[in-house]
Amino acid sequence: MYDIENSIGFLLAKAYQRAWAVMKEEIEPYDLTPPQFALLAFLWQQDGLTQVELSEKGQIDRSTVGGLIDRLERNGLLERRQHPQDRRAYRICLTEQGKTLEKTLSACAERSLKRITSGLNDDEVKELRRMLDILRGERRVYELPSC
Amino acid sequence: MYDIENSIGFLLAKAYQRAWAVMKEEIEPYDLTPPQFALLAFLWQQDGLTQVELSEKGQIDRSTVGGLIDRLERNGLLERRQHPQDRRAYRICLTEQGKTLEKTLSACAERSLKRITSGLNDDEVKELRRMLDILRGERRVYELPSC
DNA sequence: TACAGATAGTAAGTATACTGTCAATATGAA
DNA sequence: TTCATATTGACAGTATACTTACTATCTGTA
Repeated sequence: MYDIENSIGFLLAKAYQRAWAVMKEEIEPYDLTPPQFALLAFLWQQDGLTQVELSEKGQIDRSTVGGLIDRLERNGLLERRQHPQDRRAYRICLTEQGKTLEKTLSACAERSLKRITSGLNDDEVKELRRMLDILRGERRVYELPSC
Repeated sequence: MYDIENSIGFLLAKAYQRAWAVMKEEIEPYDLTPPQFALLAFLWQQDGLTQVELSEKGQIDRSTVGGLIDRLERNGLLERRQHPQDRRAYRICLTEQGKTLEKTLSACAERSLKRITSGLNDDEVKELRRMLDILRGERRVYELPSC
């Protein structure tokens, strides 16, 4: 009999859903969802990326990124600007409001992490992070020093 | 600077997405998705549950379960039968085809697990399972011996 | 230069997953 | 028995996340 309750896939789905829900609750006041937060977080690291670059960095489908950006733009946190070299592409740039929220939202993420991992100690969280990164699998390397 | 790349939430999302994609690939020939497989797996354990019972066992929203059942019914793997005691409810019952597929699909799930966890040894997988179950958090107890 | 093929973004379609609302039906207390 | 309340499933709406197909544009090559 297949033990669905203890299968890695099922447990991953449920752990992910819980993490999503907890994070959602923390950032709810700002009218954001966890994937929208993640996209902002990539822009805090490097502003002005194109949609494809965001898609690759975040391992999110191109068309999904388009929708996320639509909603974040509607929310006034970022804007599509013309790309100076490529008329097909946009540069996705944070607005002042999008930049300002970094501190507040990072704090939400910290609280969220604490709530989700309250049943694990620091070493376990570290180990979990390591194992999830392995599960995540092969990522293309984007910023390879030209080889 | 918030490190989204190494946040548990982000890694959970990516590990989950990978597990989903790999499992999808394995069961693709049977026109199933991972959540549909999970629902079948609960029915292999106990046939004839109602939608609410499936929703609770699988920690899936009631309306999501409805859609999953729609698609599995359309696919001929289960059927809604009248509930003998409750005219509001259905008993969700596997068809012969739904029962027959248990062996084949369980094998797909095994292959999928091996592919996903190929970077981890058996002890690590066990530890991962334990930690994900903790992350998953408090579950209501459904089959409590009446207290 | 011209053109074949690649790339950026959009759009439509499908499948989760949630929220809220509703009608039909059950249930328990007065 | 009656009536307030709860439960079951459906439906509509929103947000991911993917696929395929399409347009516009760019790029490398002949």
